[in-house]
Amino acid sequence: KAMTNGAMAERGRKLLEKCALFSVMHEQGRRELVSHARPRSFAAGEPICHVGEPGQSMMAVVVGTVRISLPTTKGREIILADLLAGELFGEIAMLDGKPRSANATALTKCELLVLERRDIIPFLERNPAACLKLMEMLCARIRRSDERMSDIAFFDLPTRIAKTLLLFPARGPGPAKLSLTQSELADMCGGTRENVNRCLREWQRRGIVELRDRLTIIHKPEVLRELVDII
Amino acid sequence: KAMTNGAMAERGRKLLEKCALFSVMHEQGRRELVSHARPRSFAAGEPICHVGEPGQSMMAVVVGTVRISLPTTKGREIILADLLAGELFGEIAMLDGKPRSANATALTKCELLVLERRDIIPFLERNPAACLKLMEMLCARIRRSDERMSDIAFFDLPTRIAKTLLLFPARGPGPAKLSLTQSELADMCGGTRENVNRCLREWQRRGIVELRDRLTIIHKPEVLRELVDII
DNA sequence: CTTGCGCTGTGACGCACGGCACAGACACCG
DNA sequence: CGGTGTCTGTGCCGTGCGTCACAGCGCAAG
Repeated sequence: KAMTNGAMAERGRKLLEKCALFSVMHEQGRRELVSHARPRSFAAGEPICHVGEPGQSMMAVVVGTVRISLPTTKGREIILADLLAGELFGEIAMLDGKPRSANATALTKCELLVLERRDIIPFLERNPAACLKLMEMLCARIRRSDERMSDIAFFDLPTRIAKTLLLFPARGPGPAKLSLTQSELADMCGGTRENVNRCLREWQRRGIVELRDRLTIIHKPEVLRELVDII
Repeated sequence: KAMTNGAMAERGRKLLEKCALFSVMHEQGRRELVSHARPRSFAAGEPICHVGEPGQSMMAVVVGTVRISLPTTKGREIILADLLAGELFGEIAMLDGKPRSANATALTKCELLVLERRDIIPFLERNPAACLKLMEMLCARIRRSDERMSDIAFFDLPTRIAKTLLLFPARGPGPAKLSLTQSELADMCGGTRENVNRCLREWQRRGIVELRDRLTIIHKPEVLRELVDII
């Protein structure tokens, strides 16, 4: 069940302090911003917003995981990112007032803080430092987008899979274990589930990865890195 | 040969007035900015900057055409845009201080105005309106990039060619005539020269386009639009 | 005029990848 | 227990498209 508004606001304030955009602001500015923020919660699997819809707000993840994706032809979709607590999304539509540029779905039960354009724009007008920080974030987005574009367009599937796997850092000691479904992996690298499977099995035969209990265990990340680099 | 500095500055000022970013600024601000701008000229075919290089400046095209491109594996490159007088490029590296994100080449003889990060950042700090405008431009860039990404990744070659052809508005009355080389077209839509040729010839057989004197003449843009839309 | 070069036009070949079809493993549920 | 759903593992086929190879053509330079 949702936290109380008071608890959300408290937790939200702590969170905003840590997230890149607002770390450049002073305590007073943050407080002012949080005072405008509205908490919302979503159940696991619930859609948060759809590409093409109007929607002039941006959201900060307070609790849970939010999946950002882009629908494509024939029902498929590319997974752009899975966001954890402390990350922002929806800045694009908030900033230019145009329709949503991607889908967002609550992967788990989520608590979000919603910030409306009408509250943030005047705020930015008085906080050039926050403006510049935001621009840096947008630049980073553009660079990532462009890289993704050339990846999908010009690299073959195994290379893309390797790149995708390497995005996940090893949590704790030992080899990295990802609990992604092979369909999800396919949607992240722009391939089909079948071919992702074939590729992973081939790598398993070579001892690079291990598939067990629906986990993908990466035994030799260095071989994958090599695969990516020799391009 | 290059204009005198005085003539460039004058022309540059007129130009900056018209370009989106600075149209929100007052005369005084523009004048201040132009006073920092440094003119540079390039010969046809001369490279302006390369992806990966450091380079903390952005440029405004005063005279000529600048091609923005991205190198890919095996010597090929994607053409991202051809910029005419009044357009800006290099904002990304200027704003975040990171390496160049694309190549720029002078397609014709060019006169540019160069604006350095160290001059613009303090300026932006004092001009939130310009900041917000710049953010809008960045948002537009992100939206375009994302669209391109999904285009190349999920549409087949004919569709991409059609989209590319439709980017060129008919200049004057009568059908649009483009004087692009087929290799250039291929580099714009992410295909090979041979397949672009085969596709265009097929369309010529159907009366949609006409290939004559190294020109591509679009007789039935509506059929192309249909091709793009039925996806 | 001849030579060479850049662009266009085509045929042949191979392959990576998508799509379909189906089988087995495991979980959850009435 | 059997039924239903999700995930995995594989074989097969079709095909879009990249690659190579080569021919014709117009233009500019020598």
